[in-house]
Amino acid sequence: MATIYDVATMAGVSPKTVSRVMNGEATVTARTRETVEAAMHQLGYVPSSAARAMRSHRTGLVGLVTGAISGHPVGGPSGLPELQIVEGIQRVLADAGLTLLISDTGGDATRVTPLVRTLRGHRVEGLFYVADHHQRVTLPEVARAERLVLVNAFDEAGTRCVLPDDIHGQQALTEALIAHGHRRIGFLTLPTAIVAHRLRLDGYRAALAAVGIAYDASLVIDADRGGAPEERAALMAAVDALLALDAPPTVLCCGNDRLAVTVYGILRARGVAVPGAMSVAGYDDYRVISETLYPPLTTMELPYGRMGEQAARMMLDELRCGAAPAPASIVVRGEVKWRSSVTPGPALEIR
Amino acid sequence: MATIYDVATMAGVSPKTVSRVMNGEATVTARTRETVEAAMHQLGYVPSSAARAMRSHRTGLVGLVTGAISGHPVGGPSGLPELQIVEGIQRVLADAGLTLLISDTGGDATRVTPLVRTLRGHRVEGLFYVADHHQRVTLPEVARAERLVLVNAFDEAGTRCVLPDDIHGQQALTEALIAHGHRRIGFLTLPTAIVAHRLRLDGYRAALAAVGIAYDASLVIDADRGGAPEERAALMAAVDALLALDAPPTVLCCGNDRLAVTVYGILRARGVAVPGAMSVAGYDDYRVISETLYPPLTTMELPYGRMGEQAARMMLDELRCGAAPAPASIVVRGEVKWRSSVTPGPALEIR
DNA sequence: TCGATGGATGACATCGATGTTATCAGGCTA
DNA sequence: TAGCCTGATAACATCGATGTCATCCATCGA
Repeated sequence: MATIYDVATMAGVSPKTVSRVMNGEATVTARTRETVEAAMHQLGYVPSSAARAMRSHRTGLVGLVTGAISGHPVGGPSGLPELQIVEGIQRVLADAGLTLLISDTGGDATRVTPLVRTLRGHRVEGLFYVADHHQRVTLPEVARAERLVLVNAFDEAGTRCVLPDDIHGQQALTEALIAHGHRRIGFLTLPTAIVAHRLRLDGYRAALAAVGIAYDASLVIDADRGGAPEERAALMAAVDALLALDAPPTVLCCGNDRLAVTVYGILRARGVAVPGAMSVAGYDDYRVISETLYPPLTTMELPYGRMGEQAARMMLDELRCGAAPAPASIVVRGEVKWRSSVTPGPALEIR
Repeated sequence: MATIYDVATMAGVSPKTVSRVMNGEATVTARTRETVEAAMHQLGYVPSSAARAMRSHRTGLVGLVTGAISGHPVGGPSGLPELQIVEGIQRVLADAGLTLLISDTGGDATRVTPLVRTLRGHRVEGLFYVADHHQRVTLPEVARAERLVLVNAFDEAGTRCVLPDDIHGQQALTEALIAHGHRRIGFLTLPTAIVAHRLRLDGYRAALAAVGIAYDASLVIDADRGGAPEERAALMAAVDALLALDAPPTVLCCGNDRLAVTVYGILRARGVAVPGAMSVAGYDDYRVISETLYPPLTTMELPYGRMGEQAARMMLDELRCGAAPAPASIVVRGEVKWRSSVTPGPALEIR
């Protein structure tokens, strides 16, 4: 790989002059500039960012660590929608001229420390930790030494973070269902151990309370066992239980879009038309699912792309201002994605 | 950030001795070693890989570029299963002590050149290009200067590459269906412009020919319009056409798992039970779909994880041997994933 | 007792880009 | 024409880690 000295020799100038050309300094003759640029082009010269970093102490690198830390597997094949967070981050950083160094723990929490050490070795100017679902994490000591932004995760230390607004999400979705005439709203929740479980349940209850509908615990079932065969059995039992109620629900809210896929199949195997006899709603707006299902799925967007962008902007602010900023957390709201898996409920039909 | 000089000062030795401790050189007293290690620990010292790279000319970085180059959008939300390629690569490289610098073009081919320049600036020791589907690409000049491995892509120049074995895949899947008694096998293909279209069709025909079943063009329809609303219409028309045949198929092979999701819905909306009245098979083994559908989907695995691993090993071989190796391409085979969306066909039922 | 041997450590140069300071040529004024 | 200024360029030091060579001291054999 050619160096600045090679370029200087070929152009018949000093290395410093080549440097001046690269950095667009004014005091270079047009003639000299052309000669140098020709040499650079001919040699295919690209300046070494390692050498630059040594002098300037700026690497233009930002680290990102993903994967389970808590060892809290939410279940099987995630399909990696959280990658949209990474894309959002990368989009914003690239515009700012920064390069992202991505490390994946592969679900092994013990790998976090060595990965962060490697990133520090490359002198990253900041560090993101991206979780695959909304969760509490405890990062190892090494990570604390960095400008750190958590995405989809938070910690006890109050590290700056970007989170989805789970309460608002479920509330807005439930309100939309109510607005379409549904009164009996089944809720197949996420596992109770998940942070989002409680938040979403709060949102669900808030939406009911706002219009004076009493909360009915028999409509709410935790049936997500993470895609395993036993999950299917639990889910089938849950759906059957809801169908067997004296006053069965007119719509099923699923904790995520993946659940909705299976629910479509189970309902139809029971002879229940979707959405004719039972409406279905999801959560996540995991588009491969929500747009592909037939009929397309009404769902709540989990705004991963925008969360990533927000996190990147937070990081850029930190890098620019220099001083360590105050702890802060941002919650990002998604939109209800209304599609044809929900038909008007009985309250509207009666009118 | 602490430097080797800070450590040396604190430990009361020369920087060179600190270096010796780090690199595990023998000629250091146990006492000295302990003193130095204590200082390193206390200062939270991590050696600068930039400084190391300057002397050694080895950065331990490998670049990876993903995203569309050909500008050949296969359609809408991909769900990014090709990320498993990246994971496979990272897994192998991490074991070899290399770090992956990932750049995403975001689907904009013009961004490839600046991204590659950035990667070269970081003096990556090799470069991967990962495509989101099996395709031919033409990489810009800059990329040629690198040790390059294409994954899920190939070019005219005969650059080393790793590809899925599409012929074998469709053939093996079709043979499995035949072995289960199916004779009339509907085939909803990928778009004809896709490389895999022709290969898979060859595999399908080969499987039929091997057992003497005549190829019936009315069973083969290209209906994938990439998830757009008009696609659903095209797909419904295709399914209806197949159902209306004098001798309708007993199983539908879908060009990918996403198509199968919609096909499940369409069939059931037509009152056709899956798999009771019509079996369905997919392609990709996109597990979020194939394991989540009810019933779970029989499909052909697209071995992205292993393709990534193979590509990484190919790269490691290149890096180790030093000299530029001969062009080569590797095809990787997947396995038939047999699940309950396919029931025995009429030929077996008759027995 | 002295030189030889070798083990432990340090001094110095080096990698490539760049900040700082020096140099040099040309043009202007007095 | 001497003196000075200015614009263009070069020389040199520097960032942090490490290869090369030098140095120092302890120990051993003659």
